[in-house]
Amino acid sequence: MPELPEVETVKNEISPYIIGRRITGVRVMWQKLVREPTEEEFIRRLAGQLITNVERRGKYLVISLASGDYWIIHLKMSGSLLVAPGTAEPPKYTQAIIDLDNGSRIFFRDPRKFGRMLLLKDRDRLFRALGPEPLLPGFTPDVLARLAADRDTPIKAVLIDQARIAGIGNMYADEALWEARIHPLRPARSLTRGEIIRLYDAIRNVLTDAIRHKGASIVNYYRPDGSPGTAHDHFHVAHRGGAACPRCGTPIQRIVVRGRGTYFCPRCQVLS
DNA sequence: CCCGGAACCTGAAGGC
DNA sequence: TGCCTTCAGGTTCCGG
Repeated sequence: MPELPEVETVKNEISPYIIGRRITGVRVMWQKLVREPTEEEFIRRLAGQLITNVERRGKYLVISLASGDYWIIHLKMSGSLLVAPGTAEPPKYTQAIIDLDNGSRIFFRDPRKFGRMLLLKDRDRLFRALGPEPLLPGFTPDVLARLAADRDTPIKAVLIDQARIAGIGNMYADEALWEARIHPLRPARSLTRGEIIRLYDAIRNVLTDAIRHKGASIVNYYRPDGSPGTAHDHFHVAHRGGAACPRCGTPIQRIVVRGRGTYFCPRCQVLS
């Protein structure tokens, strides 16, 4: 499930293959893939364009084109971008094919068909709707404290709300809360200053470690060369229901928070 | 503004 | 073996 570390890895690893390349062909196999403009206009404005830069904002991949347009890609939960020689067959579940001027191709593969693409003149509109980047200096313990203040909602719901912090999803919220020893259902406003600081450090540690391990391949996440990441091998609680807590040996519990599977250690992360 | 739940998708896993 | 049900989750939309 692509979250910040997975999208960051895709950005880092796809950049050398596509920056400086010209797009020579665009094919879309799923009519809901393009959210705006129309699919017809998307193809017309993308074809022939020179790719000048690749960025990440939250879970969005942002590809700059020489025309000034921004090609925005969200992988949602099952999307991946694969770069292959032009002779390669499209993998199963390919929803779009982008041909490049050196004969290589980008396959957008997405079994669940949740992923979306957009073409925007202005990326600030998208960027403004997202909270701060948790790995940039603008994210501080005070910022996190303000996000948690005066809210009765579970702290986990605050962490995965993209309008408050950009890039954290279900897996890394669970990992950060475990590291900080905070129960996912704790009302946000009830966190002490010490807990806020622990959680702040945990968020940055968890995301940085996962980037170092090239993302987590729990289901359907692949790097641009088709290889999996290894961050999931280092998970402490996420998707490990019933396994022993690495800190105390207590079986990891699974509950549902906001409709999302939530894993935590009932001994290390107490609710009271 | 705040909050929470349904919808979108379909492969995988579990039940009988 | 095979049919059926349930689950997974990021974002958007909608109702309270």
